[in-house]
Amino acid sequence: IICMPPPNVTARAHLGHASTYTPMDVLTRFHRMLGNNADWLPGVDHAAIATEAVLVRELRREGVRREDLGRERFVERAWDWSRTYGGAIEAQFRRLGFGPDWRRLRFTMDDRLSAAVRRVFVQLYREGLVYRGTRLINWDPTAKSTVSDAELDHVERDGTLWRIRYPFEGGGPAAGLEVATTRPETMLGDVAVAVHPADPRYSSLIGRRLRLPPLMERVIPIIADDAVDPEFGTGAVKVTPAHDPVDYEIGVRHALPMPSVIGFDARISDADVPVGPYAGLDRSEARARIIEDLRALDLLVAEDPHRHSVALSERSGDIVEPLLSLQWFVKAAPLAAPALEAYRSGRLRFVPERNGRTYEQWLENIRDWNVSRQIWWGHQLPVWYTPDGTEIVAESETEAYEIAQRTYGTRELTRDSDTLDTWFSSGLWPFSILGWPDETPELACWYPSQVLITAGEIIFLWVARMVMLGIHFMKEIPFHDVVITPLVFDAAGRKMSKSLGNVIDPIDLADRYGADAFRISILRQMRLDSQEMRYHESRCAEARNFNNKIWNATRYMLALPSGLPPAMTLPREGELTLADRWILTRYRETIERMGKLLRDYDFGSAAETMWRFVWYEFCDWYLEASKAEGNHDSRAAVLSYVWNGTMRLLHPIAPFITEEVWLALPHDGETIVTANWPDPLEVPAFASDARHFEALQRTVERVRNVRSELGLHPRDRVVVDAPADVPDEMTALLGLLAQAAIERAPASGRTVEEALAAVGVRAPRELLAERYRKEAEQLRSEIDRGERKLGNEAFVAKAAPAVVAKERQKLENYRGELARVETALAQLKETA
RNA sequence: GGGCGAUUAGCUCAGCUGGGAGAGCGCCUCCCUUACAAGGAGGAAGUCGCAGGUUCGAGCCCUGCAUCGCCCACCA
Repeated sequence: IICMPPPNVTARAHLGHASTYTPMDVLTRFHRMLGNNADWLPGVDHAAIATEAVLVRELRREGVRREDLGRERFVERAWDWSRTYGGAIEAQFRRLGFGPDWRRLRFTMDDRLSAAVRRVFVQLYREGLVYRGTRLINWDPTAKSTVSDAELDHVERDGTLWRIRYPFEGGGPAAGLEVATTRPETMLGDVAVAVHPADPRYSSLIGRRLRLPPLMERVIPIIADDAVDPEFGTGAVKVTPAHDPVDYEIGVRHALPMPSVIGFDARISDADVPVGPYAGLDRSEARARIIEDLRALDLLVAEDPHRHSVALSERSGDIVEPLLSLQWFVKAAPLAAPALEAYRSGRLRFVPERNGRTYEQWLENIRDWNVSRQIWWGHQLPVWYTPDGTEIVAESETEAYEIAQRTYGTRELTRDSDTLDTWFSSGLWPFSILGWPDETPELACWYPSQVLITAGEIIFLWVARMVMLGIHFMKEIPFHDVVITPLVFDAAGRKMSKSLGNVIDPIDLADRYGADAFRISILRQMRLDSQEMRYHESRCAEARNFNNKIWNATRYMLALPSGLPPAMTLPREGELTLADRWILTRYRETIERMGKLLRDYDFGSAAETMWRFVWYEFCDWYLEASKAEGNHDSRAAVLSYVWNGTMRLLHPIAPFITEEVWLALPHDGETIVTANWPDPLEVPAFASDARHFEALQRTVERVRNVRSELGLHPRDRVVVDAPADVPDEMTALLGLLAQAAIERAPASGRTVEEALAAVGVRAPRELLAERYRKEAEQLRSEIDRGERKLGNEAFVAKAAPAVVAKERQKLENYRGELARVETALAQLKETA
């Protein structure tokens, strides 16, 4: 069971989807063919912020604001939009051959999934794991909503570090404490200046008071706190608890007041403290004005360029404003502990392993999760307030009214207008899609799933939260293996982005090269341990050629005069040719290897394995060998047997062409989708015959090499002297594959390999002499290397005996070969 | 600032627990041979980032450095 990470309803298929979803499809198809009850459960995410942004943009074009429309109509419109465009990604996934269980498609906003969301929220609230409180949150002024820590991008920017003098209370402007800041506009909300307790420069000043510029209306203390780095700036830091995370912590530690001076509109606000003429100014205008005024007051000491990191909202790209706000939070630590334990105990496993450490680190330092969002599209908080502001958390309005009536004696309730963070509902995905909280059969059978495949960037946003909530509500981790796929970059190694114009559209590639070609291309470029992948479109064309090769090979087989017999019966062992035995052996090895690779999630190697087997072994060697004399009787059966199975091995990777070919071959069943995965134990293997065939391949290559040096036309035969102890079966293959005319020579070897090595090619004396000289030279250098190595007493004494023996064997072989080459060379001279 | 990863042929990448440097693409030569020119055959091409160390032996292990990348982080 694999739960599909729900793509955003706003999304269009991109390479990132392809690199994570193709492996899921491969695994599901593989396990289905193995006879497992494999299912891939699809779904779509309502993508609150993204969808809302799309709608707001649409409305703006119509000259309407969200507020003009009203919540109800806006949400209706979001539903319409989701229904109209939400299917697009499904159609695209189908186009790419993804075969999840489409009948089970779920949407995070479905009634049942929404009910699950309410149940979880209410239960967590009643357990004290959801609470409402005023905390420092990340405010996105563009989206006009909070965003979670995990949804921030920290970007290095060039800014300015201003040094400002805060005068001592009662003193003149010249005497004071200098602080350094990159955000002077927040100083209106300063409540203290902090120094490090052990900083000798300032220890005598602790407890003294400063007049707060530029208004000079408030007086603030100098305090000591460990969070201050004496090395940075002046070693004195202004403390603005309402607008900075560190300052907030300091404020909490010292019980300082926390006045807000920047509002939700990112403008200076006088709600809590006087802000003088700056009230209503935008944050950047306010900054400029305050700098100007400080300069006029002679309190601006220095202005230095400073590179620092700025927090941007992932969604809007706007600079996030830390603000104090009354919001809803999930208490994370109690949920994180069992999620950590699951990883440390090995029940939850990451592939590649290093991603586990990322997960671990985040959970160790987890902070409470702000889950309330000030947008309309999403799951509205199941929270109501009585007229005096008492909160009532209930699964339904009816229940809320009951509680209100019973407990507070009122029927007057207002519902909280906030919605939940999108990741709250996706955090329930592995069980909410199975019908939870109802005790459905699906839930009983399919939870937990086995593997989650996703991108590394959402380990925190999604993976960790699914584990936390899964353990909490289901008492069990939601999946055992987490496979993190590489990030896809363009061929030059750049991130794909619309602004760079380097985005590759998988649908476009599928249209031009075929969906199978696209799938193969992306799988082949995946590396198990790699965190990135550079996508080359040329791989698509190569894969298209690969498919074409399959197609043509199939045509050859279907056109055999004998026709193809049923796939499941092989000739008796005695009737198998050398080539048959070799390809069967290789086929069996390939089945074994594919099983292992797919179980290990090594999709790149799996694709590569099939590529090599199909093209470089089956087509290049076996098909060609099958045309040789003496190979005709058994070939149709072996071709039918091996090719049928090869299509099944390839099916998870390339579902379309394998179905088409498989149906054209003798087959058993209606569709390859439900055909059996080949069983390696049923395939006969012939290790020593396979080695002999491989020795023959080397001989063929050697003859071809000479042919090429002779500049022979492909149709011209080259004469070859084959020792009498080279079997007829082999000389027939040699004749065909190397386009050679065979002459028999006296027997010369003890083994087939040696006999093959003694196969001589007739060619002009100079050319042969040159070849022999080169070969001899090569052999002598190898012999020299071996002799030196074995002459090294330390090596013989200390190296593993097997290594030494192997070295001796090699040396002996080289000496034998050299002797043969030298003899041949001498004979050449004699006949001259 | 911390953590992680990468650096091998022009390009993209393999090289399993240390024991004779590999593949594909590209390039060069020949070939429209009766499955396939979206193809076949052959070939050239690498001081394995740099410097030390461990070892009989290092692309692989250790240390340092350089370059590139990813993630995390509260240097105002």
